[in-house]
Order: sequence, then C-alpha cells, then structure tokens
Amino acid sequence: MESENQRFMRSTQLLRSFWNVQKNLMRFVQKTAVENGLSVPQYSILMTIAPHKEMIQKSLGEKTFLPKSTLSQAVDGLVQAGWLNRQQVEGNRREMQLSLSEKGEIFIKTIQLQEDGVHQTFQSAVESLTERQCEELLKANLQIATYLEARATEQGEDTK
Amino acid sequence: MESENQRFMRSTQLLRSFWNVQKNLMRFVQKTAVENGLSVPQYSILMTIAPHKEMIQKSLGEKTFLPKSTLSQAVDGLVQAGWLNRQQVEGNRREMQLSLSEKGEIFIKTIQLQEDGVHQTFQSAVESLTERQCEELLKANLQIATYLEARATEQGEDTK
DNA sequence: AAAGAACTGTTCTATTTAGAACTATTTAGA
DNA sequence: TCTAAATAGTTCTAAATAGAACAGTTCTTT
Repeated sequence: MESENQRFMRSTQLLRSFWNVQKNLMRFVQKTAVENGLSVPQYSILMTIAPHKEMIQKSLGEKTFLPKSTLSQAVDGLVQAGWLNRQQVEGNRREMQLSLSEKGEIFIKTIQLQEDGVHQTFQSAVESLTERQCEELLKANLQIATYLEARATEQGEDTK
Repeated sequence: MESENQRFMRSTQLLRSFWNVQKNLMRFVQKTAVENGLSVPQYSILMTIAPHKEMIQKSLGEKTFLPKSTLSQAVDGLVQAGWLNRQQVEGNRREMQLSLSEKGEIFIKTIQLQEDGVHQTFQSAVESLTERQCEELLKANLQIATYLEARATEQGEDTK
C-alpha cells in the first residue's frame, strides 16, 4: 500500500514532465507560426482542420478550446489570407462552414515539411523512441487527455 | 524496413496526442491561475521556483522560456502581491535574486490542494495509469523534452 | 404562431503578452 | 585602465487575446 504522499509526488513529477514537453513544444509552435505569418490560434486551427478538410466553426471551437471571440478573429484572418473558405451552412444560417482552400492545403503541407519547424523537429525527437514506446505513449496520452476532457465538461457545464 | 511516409504518420499522430494533452492541461492551468488571481506566466513562475524556493531571475527565464519583458512584468506582479521577494544579487548588481516569501510558500501549497485545480485533477487522471506506465511516460517525456531543448539551443544561438 | 429560451458567431473593450529600444552593470581586450 | 562588447533587467509600444455585450437565427413551449 502506498501513501497519499507518494502518489502526490509521483503525479507532481509527471505533471512537471508534461509541462516540460509542453514548453519546448510551444517554443517551436510559436516559431513555426510566426515564420508563416500566423498566430498560435491560427496555427492551431489549421492543424485541427487539416485532416478533415472542412469543419463547422462550432466544432472547431470544441476541438481547439479557443474562446469564441479568439476563434472568430483568427478564422477571419485565415479567410482574408485565402487559406480558408467560409460560408453559411446550408439550411442553418447560424453556423459557419469552414473549408481549406487549395492554397490552404498546399500551405499546410509546406509548413509540415519545413526543416526546423515543429513537425520535422518533433519527428526527429520521436525517432529515438522504440515502436513499443510510441504505442505506450499514444495510449497513455489518450488516457490522460480523455480523462481531463471528461472532468472539464463535467465541471464546466455552464456557458462560455 | 519502414517507409518515410509511415514514420511521418506515426510522428504526426504522436504530435497530435501531445497537443491534445497540452490543450486540456492548459484549460486547467488557465482556470487555476485565474481563480488565484494569477496570469499563466505568473503561475508558471511560481511552479518553477517552488522546488528551489529561490532563483536568479535569469535562470527563471531559462527554465520557463518566457520572453524577458513578460518575465519582468510577471515577477513584478508577484512581488507586489507579496508572494515573492526580490533583491539584487550580492556582488552582482545586474542580477536579481528572487525568493518565495512565507506567504508565497503557503499560497503554492494551497493551490496544489485545490479540488478541481490542475494538480488534483491531474493526479486523478494519472491514477488510472499503472506504475510501469508512469515510469515509461516519465522516461519518454524526458527523452523528448531533452531532444527538443537541445535542438532549440543549437538553432537559436542568437539573441532573444 | 407568438413569446421566450437557447444557440452561433461577431464586435467592442480591456487586459495580457512580447518585441524593440533603453538603462545600468559587468566583462573582455587592447 | 580605458573602450567596446556583452549581459540582466526594465520600460515602452504595438499586437494578440479573451470576456462581455450584442445581433441574428433556430428551437421550444404553449
């Protein structure tokens, strides 16, 4: 049987290790974003929409957790820059359908290939991990993220 | 032998999983910070200084990666709130010695014990992991963070 | 089908953040 | 030892961010 204190120390240590990865990752994200003329929210939006090609703005908000004012402005910038198309959803004039333009798709691919960008750098970082380690990591991360997400929605059932 | 493309997909998947943890973690960090009247940088500073009790502002900058203007202002707020003490380093009038006040130490402990704060929530999240999983996670995170940090300093040898 | 509640997104404003210029001090080197 | 370069931190300013109020639309209830 392990003491409450031990459990606390272990989780603190883990939290620190995640925080550490986070800080380092954010440095690269920030740099990659700026180098491509994007804000961090904008970068985040593009990477979120990338695998789907198109999304309702609402779901984008749910995925990215960006406050809706931030989201709205960030999207606006992306539309102006020509990376995203925006139009009202057919049959629901409240919602906004966002989709990657062709230029936008190419832009994302370019970003992902940039030497010294987040993507390439992270890929190198991950290369030192074994196949098993990767799988374990994916599993653990998913487990943690899922738990946190559940806790968050369970608490903040209120407006935002 | 595995294709370049497979490696890319795997790393993308991993990057997404970290980004996912990151987003969820940040929601709680943000919330915890605000509830205690702190900005995110200020929260970050307190958590960084916590295990050492005192630090030179310079090293704080190196640990947190905060731009020095942000750091300066955040520290100033913490000093004004009475959580930190600040004085010139003995024998070097450029550097600033920062240390937790007694109030500050208590404050941090309080934060860490808050139900629904990052710390307690993360602890619950981690409870579902096995002992082995924790160790693996720590190792992998350390490996990744270390790599990223090395890459960053190797590139950005310039000023900031 | 009218009234009110809920929803989606935008706009407005205040706050936070961060680059750039600056001040003060220390270190290096000629 | 004098000058130039480097360092540590602060201040100033512009930009990014996010809460609050808002506008328009849809859904619910009666």
